[in-house]
Amino acid sequence: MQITRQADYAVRAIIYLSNLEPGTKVSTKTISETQLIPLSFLAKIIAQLAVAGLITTLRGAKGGVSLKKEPKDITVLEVVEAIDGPILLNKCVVSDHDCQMENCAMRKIWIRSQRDLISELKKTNFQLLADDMKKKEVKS
Amino acid sequence: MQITRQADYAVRAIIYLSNLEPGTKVSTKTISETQLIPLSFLAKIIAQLAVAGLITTLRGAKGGVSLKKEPKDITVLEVVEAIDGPILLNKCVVSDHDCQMENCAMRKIWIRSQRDLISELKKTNFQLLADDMKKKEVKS
DNA sequence: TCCAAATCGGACAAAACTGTCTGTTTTTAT
DNA sequence: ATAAAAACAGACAGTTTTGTCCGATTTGGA
Repeated sequence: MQITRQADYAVRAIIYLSNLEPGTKVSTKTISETQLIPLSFLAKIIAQLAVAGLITTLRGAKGGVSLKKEPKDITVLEVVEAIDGPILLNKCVVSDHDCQMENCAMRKIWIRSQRDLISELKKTNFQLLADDMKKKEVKS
Repeated sequence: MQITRQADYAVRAIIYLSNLEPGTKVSTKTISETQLIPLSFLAKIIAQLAVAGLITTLRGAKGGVSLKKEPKDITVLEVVEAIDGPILLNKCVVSDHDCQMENCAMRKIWIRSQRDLISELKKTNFQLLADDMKKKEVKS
């Protein structure tokens, strides 16, 4: 019952990029060092995020990664699902999964909880997160 | 991001017991056959539920398992946590875990979502589930 | 041209999850 | 007493997750 480590790393990487000036390009190494994420592991996650179309990568010296969309147009749900696949609290929630238990009351609970969780992650975009973090900096 | 298979099996086993006459004793084999759960795997789960104090087991012929508490006094949260340990959406939510990211806005989202999920599972007891399933039976 | 900085790509390994298998002990019924 | 039914206990194995490691490829700059 936990987001995978990969998804957590992915979210943190996108948060880092969202806090930079729009369009800024940084190396995976920089992200890995500032966010304390294993470099080799992060490299694979970055590759997946690129395939998902959330970031752009550039090879070679002076290469690096940058956001492909504006922070306000990227939701946490997108990032998590790009890495982990669809969020599923339980196997039986999958629509085409024929639950063996006839008329199981628990399935409704899983569905409701999952819907609420997904809704929360969907309405959280990275502009909101960045703004929240800036606000706090001013405070302190 | 999924309840473990073990926790799902545990919940289904308790649901099965909750739908029987109070105090009824059944064999693990019966549960495994009716709920389509691998017997050897279920046996281990049953042992854990017994250690957690949710069920009582009796060895030997005519032995089996029965609920130790009334269905209304067992919550889904209890059963899930007895098997999986505390529900955690992300590592960083653990109170004593020092999140490396200063002032991370995402942590609040995880905490809120986790609180909502736990709340939902805590307010769902097995009497509620059993009642719901009986209601539907009458309908059909 | 050649080096260094990057992203790619795949092989490898430890740990957790999901089971399977085999036997041991306990208890009841014949 | 013996057999059958059941919980108990532990070793084993396949898969996924979480990384590590190493090399190949691309690109810019001296």
